[in-house]
Formats: sequence, structure tokens, C-alpha cells
Amino acid sequence: MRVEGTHTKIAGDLLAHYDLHARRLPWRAPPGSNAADPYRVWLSEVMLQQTTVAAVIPYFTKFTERWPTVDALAGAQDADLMAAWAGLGYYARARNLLACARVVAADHGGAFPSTEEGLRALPGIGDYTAAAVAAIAFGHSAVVVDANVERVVARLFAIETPLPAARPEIRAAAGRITPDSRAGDFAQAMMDLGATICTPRNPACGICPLREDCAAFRTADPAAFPVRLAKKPRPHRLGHGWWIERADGHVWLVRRPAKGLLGGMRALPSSDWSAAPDAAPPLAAGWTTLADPVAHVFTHFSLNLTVHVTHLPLDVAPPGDGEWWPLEQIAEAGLPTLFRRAAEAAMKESRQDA
DNA sequence: GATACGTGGCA
DNA sequence: TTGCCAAGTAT
Repeated sequence: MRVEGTHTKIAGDLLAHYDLHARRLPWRAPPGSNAADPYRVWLSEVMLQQTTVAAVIPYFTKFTERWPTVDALAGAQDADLMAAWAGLGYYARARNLLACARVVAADHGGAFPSTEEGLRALPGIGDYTAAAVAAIAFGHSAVVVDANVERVVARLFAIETPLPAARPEIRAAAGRITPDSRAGDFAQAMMDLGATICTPRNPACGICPLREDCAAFRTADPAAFPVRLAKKPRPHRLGHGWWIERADGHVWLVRRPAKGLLGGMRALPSSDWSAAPDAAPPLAAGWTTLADPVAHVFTHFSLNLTVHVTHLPLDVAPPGDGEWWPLEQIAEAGLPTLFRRAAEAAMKESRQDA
């Protein structure tokens, strides 16, 4: 149980602002309604992990139309789920999403646990998502701390400790300003504030409802908070990808290993990605190498993928597991962005050859 | 605690 | 153009 402290003014000011200016988002119940659907709250929170609202909206719409309930999602085929997630990134989320739906359907009768502890035990639900679902879907006074809340709280209290070491301090401060009632609205209001007013760069302090509560506002540079440690430089890697097209308009696609980078996703056959990758093609054939490699930036390295193209007769197949995929349906293959771009480059080249 | 894990928008 | 950053989780 939280003790009502000296910071209740902050929650009051923020909720008053939220009642007037809350963003209308597809996963939010309409104003005045308290009918937040735990399935939709959970799905949106998983999609929003490290991902912008603008990127999530079309995926959320597509998923809820195709799979309206957690039981429906639990019945999805792995390949269909992964293909539907393609392009959104962090594909472990999609694998855990399906695992979580199946646990909820099989072990909880299709009803999400309502407590942080119960939610935290499910695949893909960490401290943040457990607190967010408990607060937003079930009205519990959970302390919800995401990157927005970290930034807002670091500024409200002008916390000088650099991230990530400041996490415990920030979490304690967040707990002190979280209200006993309307904790879900409070959490969403903090995130709205962080996304639209208390932004990482050039915060709009002039229209901020918490301006008079904010210690950073009284400093010369509010945007200097939160303090962050310098990041390590991102290494660069090289790789090779092979576009194997058959005379009847199909391309050879493989599925990547279940774990690791782009785990479980359809892909072009490719080499390892390293400073000096093995460039041996998967089969002996006449290869054309595209002049411009596909440049792609992952979180922890950047990549130049050199794309090689060949055309095979009908009676030749590459070694190993894979599938011939019709070229006119390449958009439905669910290729992650790197391979979608490689496919676009290869098909453009093939058209020029024809 | 540190690292692996995608992608796109913005300055 | 290049770097920063985003409703984090798993190991």
C-alpha cells in the first residue's frame, strides 16, 4: 500500500491534463469507458516495446482483425504469426507472443492473470509490461516505468545519476508520484507526456502541465536530463545473400534458426555476417553480383549485404531445406526488412536482365 | 551488470 | 549523413 505523500499534486496536475488531451489510440478504451480489454492492452504493450506508436498502429489493427481474442491468437500457425509480424522488428517478441497466448488459453482458460506477479511469469512479459497491463487493464496501482517515465521522472526531480545506474532511484521516485486510483490513466498520461511534450530533444516546457512541479525546468537546460553514459561504437559487418530464381517465377527461401538474429523468420540463403564472411555460394551456378550492397543497420552492428543472383532451370534445386516461393506473392512471404530490401534489389536487377 | 535483439523517424 | 532514440525482455 502506497502512502499518500507530498507529490500528489503531480498526479493531479497530470491527470487533469490527460482528461483534456489524451491521445486517441486504437488500444485505448474510449473516454468515459473503463472497458479496457486485457488482450488488446497486452498485445499493444508487447508491440510497443522499443517501438513507436506510429509503427505499431497498422500492425495492431491487422492483428486484432485477424485474431480478435487471445484464444484466436493461440490457434494461429507459427508461420502465419511470424509473417504478420514481419517488419516490426525484435522477432523474439512474436515468438513469445504466441507462446504467451497459448499459455493463457491452455492454463488460464483464456483469461489473463490480473496481478503483476501472475503476468510477469508469462513469456515476453517483463517488469514494465506486467505493471502496464496490471494498471491499464485491471486498475491496479502498479508502478509503470518505461523510457518515457524515466525521462519525465529524471527531469521532475533533476536526477543527476546517469542511466542505467539511476534506475532504482527513478523507480522509487515514480512510486512516490503514482496515485492509488487511476494508476492506468496515470501511466498512460506519463507516456503521452513523454512522447509529445517532455520529449528527448527540445521539450515543450512552455505547454507542460508539470512545469511548476519540475526541478529540471528551473535549470538552464531541462533537456540535459536524464544523464546517460556514452554508448559503445557500433561495429560494421559484411555478408552475402543469394537470390535463387527458378524459370517458372519462384524464388528459393529458407527459414532462419529459431533463436538469434531474425530468429524464426523466412529469409534469403545467406552467409555468416562478420568482418570476413564465407562467400561460398550455396550451389555451383552462374552468379551475377549486384553492384550496390544492401546497407542495413541493426541495434548492435551495421551490415553491408552483397546480393548475388542466379536463374535455375526447373529440374535443379538448391541443397538443404527451403521452399520455392512465387515471386508475385513475395510481399506475403513475411521477409524481415533486410531481406525485403535485398529481394527488391534482386528483382529490379532481374527485370533489367530480361 | 552487460549484451543480444529490428526498424524507422528525426535533427 | 550519421547518430540518437523508441510503451523492454531474455540470458
